[in-house]
Amino acid sequence: MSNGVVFIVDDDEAIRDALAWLFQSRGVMAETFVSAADFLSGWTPWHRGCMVLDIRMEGMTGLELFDRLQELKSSLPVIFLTGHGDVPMAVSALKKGARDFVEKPFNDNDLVDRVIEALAWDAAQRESDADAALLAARLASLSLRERQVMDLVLAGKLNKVIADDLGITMRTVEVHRAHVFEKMEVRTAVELAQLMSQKRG
Amino acid sequence: MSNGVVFIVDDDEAIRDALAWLFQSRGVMAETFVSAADFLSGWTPWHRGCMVLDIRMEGMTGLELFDRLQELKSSLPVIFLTGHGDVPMAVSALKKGARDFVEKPFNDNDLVDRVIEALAWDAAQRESDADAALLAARLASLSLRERQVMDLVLAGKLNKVIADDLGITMRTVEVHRAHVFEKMEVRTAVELAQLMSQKRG
DNA sequence: CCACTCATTGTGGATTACCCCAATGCCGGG
DNA sequence: CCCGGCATTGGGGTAATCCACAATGAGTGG
Repeated sequence: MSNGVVFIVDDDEAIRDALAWLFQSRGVMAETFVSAADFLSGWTPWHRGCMVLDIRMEGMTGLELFDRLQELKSSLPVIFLTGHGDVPMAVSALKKGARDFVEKPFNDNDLVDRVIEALAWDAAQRESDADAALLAARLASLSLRERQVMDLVLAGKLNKVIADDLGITMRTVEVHRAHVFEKMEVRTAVELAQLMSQKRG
Repeated sequence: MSNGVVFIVDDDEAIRDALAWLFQSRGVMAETFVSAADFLSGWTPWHRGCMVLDIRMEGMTGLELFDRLQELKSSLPVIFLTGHGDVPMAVSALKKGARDFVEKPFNDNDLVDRVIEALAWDAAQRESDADAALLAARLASLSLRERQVMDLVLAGKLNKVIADDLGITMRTVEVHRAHVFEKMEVRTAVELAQLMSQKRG
């Protein structure tokens, strides 16, 4: 299994312990937190896995913690736990991007299944994030001129036209173009176009 | 406003009429149906707008109608109406792709707002669908050979290599390549790559 | 002051891409 | 049987790309 961790935030110690035991018995690593603040204090963008979050808690509620994490650009999938059914709350949470919303008392197996799904989703997410980061790093390694040349190449312009647009010689454009291909690790303009298109659409 | 229509399906005549009046008073066209079957019998893939669907109905329920529409590849956004709060049902519906889930009694303005959002979403969807259809039509106009050549061009291969792969002359590859550009309405291989990448990622 | 990166330009040749003109063979429809 | 679409190939020429060798000037950091 992946190295994702389930982060459990609930102010009820009995539930925390029961959940942690439940997940670990199915081979899923779990960490528990007594409050939203407790979790936030240790959170970093590198946390991977998923969250199981109680709605009703002292201090910051689960929903508030969720909002806070969204502000912090966390992409951790969130599964809410709630004691009393509240449709508008569930709908609102899901529309804001929560992954799931489960009522207590919950079915143990069902909850674990949902967590495992969320972990798989997060793992896939991390992978495409890594791809995006790699591409961003390559883009960042381009000099200003190289970036300008690349943009014009992607606009389908000929070297001659690019040279004219930038007010430089065709020879210089060729040099920049070659550097772009090298730094972006592609061999042709077609590959470059595919690489760049992938990241925008 | 757009020409999207709200399709209301509810077996309670009083609610149907109230909803229809409500939407029309805000400038949104509405059509009403007494049952899921009533709606399905007239549905076509060209229907555009959104659905407001009662959950509890005689015969086929709103949820069943939703499932049926998904099977039929309908992309109409669906807003469910329900009389009794049921969190698992709401969560399940939203996770299956429903757009919204509203409890009765609902706030009139709030519901209209959600419908208008859904209509806007559908309009945007139709636009990108149209783009996809146009592209598909262009692809369909390619002959087998042209398609093969295009694939190899998108793989970044040189005409010489393509000719060798297909066992034909470079001259012939050039001809097919030119036809591909013409039919796909692009001027360069880069544009072609961008056009094709858009539709897969 | 020196090393290093970046942007710039030149010459010249090998390789490709792009196009016009022209032609052949196959196949399905009218 | 003729027409049109499709696949195929050739000749011949222009334009563009790719590259190796070679060099200059500005700006940064040690």
